[in-house]
Amino acid sequence: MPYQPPIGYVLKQAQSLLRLRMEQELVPLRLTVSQYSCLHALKREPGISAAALARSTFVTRQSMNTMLQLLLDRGLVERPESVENGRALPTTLTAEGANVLDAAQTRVDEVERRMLSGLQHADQAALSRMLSACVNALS
Amino acid sequence: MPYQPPIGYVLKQAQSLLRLRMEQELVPLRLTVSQYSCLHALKREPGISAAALARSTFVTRQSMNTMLQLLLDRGLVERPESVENGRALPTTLTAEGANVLDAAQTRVDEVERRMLSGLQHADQAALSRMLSACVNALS
DNA sequence: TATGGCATGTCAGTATCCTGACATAGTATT
DNA sequence: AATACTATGTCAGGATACTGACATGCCATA
Repeated sequence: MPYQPPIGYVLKQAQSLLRLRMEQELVPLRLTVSQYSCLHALKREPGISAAALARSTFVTRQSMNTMLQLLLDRGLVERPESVENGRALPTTLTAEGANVLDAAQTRVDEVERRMLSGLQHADQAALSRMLSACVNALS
Repeated sequence: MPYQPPIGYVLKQAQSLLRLRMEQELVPLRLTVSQYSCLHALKREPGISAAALARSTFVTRQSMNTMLQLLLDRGLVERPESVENGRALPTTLTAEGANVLDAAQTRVDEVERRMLSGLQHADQAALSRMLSACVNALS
């Protein structure tokens, strides 16, 4: 009877390995996984605030603002210095940011494809559904 | 047709939330999740080296040695200063370390039980199997 | 024997992310 | 209108993990 690792451990293992592979693929683009996640969220929701961006990417808003500063310096994102209504500063991708994201997306998709290569299509849907159920149960 | 988040994102979401809940449960024991993982691995493999411990818990051996120093200071683990054969220093749990781990294990098990509460028993096995398949595909 | 390769432990420096705190702007409540 | 509440952005400080480098001890191979 072999040792049966708890699901939490396998979950951690899978996520760590996925992150590592993504990190390796993104090195040539000088992008960390967190930065990629940030650009990805910005494409989905242009003009989102930094705080909302932080929630999307599972970091604090302080960390997000530090990250955004780096991306600003590289010219991948844009942000007004002030806004007439409200406090939130809407952030958007620049043209170059969109280009870098596209290149990153290609590589990330390939990693994900490889990760799922051992699963049938129906299994992939089931995996997604079960993970979502886990998230809901802990929310 | 709703937006379909990639599995990598759901995976990250689940793992982040699980870690957060574990962290919250372990606060009263003054234990981080990494420290819990370390004690857990030590119970499974008494006398394991710090480098092997690091691999088990997905950190570098440098980080593990820092962590072990904290656990040593709290008297939760033991480690000889030298050994006659080889270079690896075998680390073991102290009695108090085993006690703290037991208390932590109870809380962690409860979190995992909650996470899986929405899944049938067969689904839990399937989830574990599919996550392992992902790990294998990326290894 | 001796030489190279590999694993372990450790030191130093850096990067990243976190917690705590505060000011500001909008919203809800009384 | 006045007050409390929430959300956002920002500053400061600290905790944690990482990369790079080096010495030491085992093992395989020439």
